[in-house]
Amino acid sequence: MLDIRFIRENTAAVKTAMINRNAEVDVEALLVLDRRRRTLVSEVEELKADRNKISKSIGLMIKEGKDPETIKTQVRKMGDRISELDEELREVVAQLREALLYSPNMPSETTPIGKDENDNPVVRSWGKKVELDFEPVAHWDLGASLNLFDLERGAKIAGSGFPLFIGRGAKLERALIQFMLDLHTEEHGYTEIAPPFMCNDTAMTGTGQLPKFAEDMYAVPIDGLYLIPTAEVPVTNMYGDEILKELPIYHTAYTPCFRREAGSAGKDTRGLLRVHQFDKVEMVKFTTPETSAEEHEKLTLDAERVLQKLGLHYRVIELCTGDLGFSAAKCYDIELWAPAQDKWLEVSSCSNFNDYQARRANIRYRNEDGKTAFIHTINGSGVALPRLVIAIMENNQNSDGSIDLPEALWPYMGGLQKLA
RNA sequence: GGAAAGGUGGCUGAGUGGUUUAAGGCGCUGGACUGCUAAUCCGGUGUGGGACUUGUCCUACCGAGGGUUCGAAUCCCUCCCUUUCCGCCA
Repeated sequence: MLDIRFIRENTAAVKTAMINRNAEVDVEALLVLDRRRRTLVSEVEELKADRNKISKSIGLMIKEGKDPETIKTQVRKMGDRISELDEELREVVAQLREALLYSPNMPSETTPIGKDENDNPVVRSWGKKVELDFEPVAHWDLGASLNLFDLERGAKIAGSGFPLFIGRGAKLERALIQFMLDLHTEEHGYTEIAPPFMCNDTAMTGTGQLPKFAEDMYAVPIDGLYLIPTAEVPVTNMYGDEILKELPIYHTAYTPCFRREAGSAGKDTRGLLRVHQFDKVEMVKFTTPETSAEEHEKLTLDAERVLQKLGLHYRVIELCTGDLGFSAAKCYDIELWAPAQDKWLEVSSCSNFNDYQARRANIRYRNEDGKTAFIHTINGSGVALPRLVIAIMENNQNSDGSIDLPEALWPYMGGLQKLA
């Protein structure tokens, strides 16, 4: 959420930012609501001050044995007026808050300006494309022939997009999760969290999923809960309404993620390319405003380290203003090369939210002056599994249909070096 | 699922309708005293919002939301959460 005071004092910059984002935000309407709110507050608080004074004098009158009935009638009328104004104020405040909750974050000053994904610059890349002396086989065929997963049976019990892993395939999922968590906790300084996989409205609003993206999530309305689309939601909101004493905080968490993918029906439907349930290891940082930019760069490197250890060719792109996510101020995507798909697959999205989520979730710290201020939040996938599994399978395949496992995974696969 | 007791500042803990303007204690912090430390004494220590003369005033906040009243931390209603006991259960 943006600070209404910031909008008031930087109106032109906010308007420009929203245009660069292709976001339709009526900034003038926000300012009108803000002016109305402040007028009402002044009016109603003046009345309350008067009422408080008179009520106190009634207490004194009773003590002195005087009759307060005339004054009581008068104050009752004031009370009626106060109720009216209070209700109008509540309405205006609710409208303003709602409008702010639907307004995306300001892109950071370093975010490149651009229209859509075609304007995203490539920041760097690592490794190089594998050269296979045979036609690469798609992961869905490899998975079926090696019996690593059974997508038909997954669809039978839950629907398409709910993969079911078998045997060594299931173990590979578990091995990757364990490998990534160990790397982040033992070498990158993150503390592991095992959070709830469902969250309430407040948490979903805190990180920005609600109110705008409700239809992207699976809901359990009878309990007022949603299945989490990312560990970012529980791990960020665990500090909601708190004043944090020690910063920075680094957390990593494995969770399954649930996404309805409502807007992408019919796209990337084959195999594990785009699924409704997937495993992911997430990294989340809580920092001061001064260090967040640097911490964001470091977190992105932590995600890249996973891919380097697995020996996978990747590139890092930076999202331009037109492609930036709703809550993010700056974002790097990491993409893996998949030879049989003949394209890059996004496996990580590393974002700096500045104080946008912290203001929504009310997460603060005390700055050098001892004043409370909003912290900055940063998070990124470290990394998401299905497309990582695709890349491992398609890049490491042999002409006989077997797949070499990366050496870093051997200890986690009970010494197994090859899927054959 | 049933029963009971609770929810008050960073922590602890009083407060059953009107100098409560939330006592007292702990902690933190500034000062005084002091070879040093400790102890002691004095002062300051919540959050959001609004206004303007930027330093003050006003306003709201005692789990959340309603209600009664001139006036609610206090009385009433609904909900949430915590603890303990019972039941069920991986």
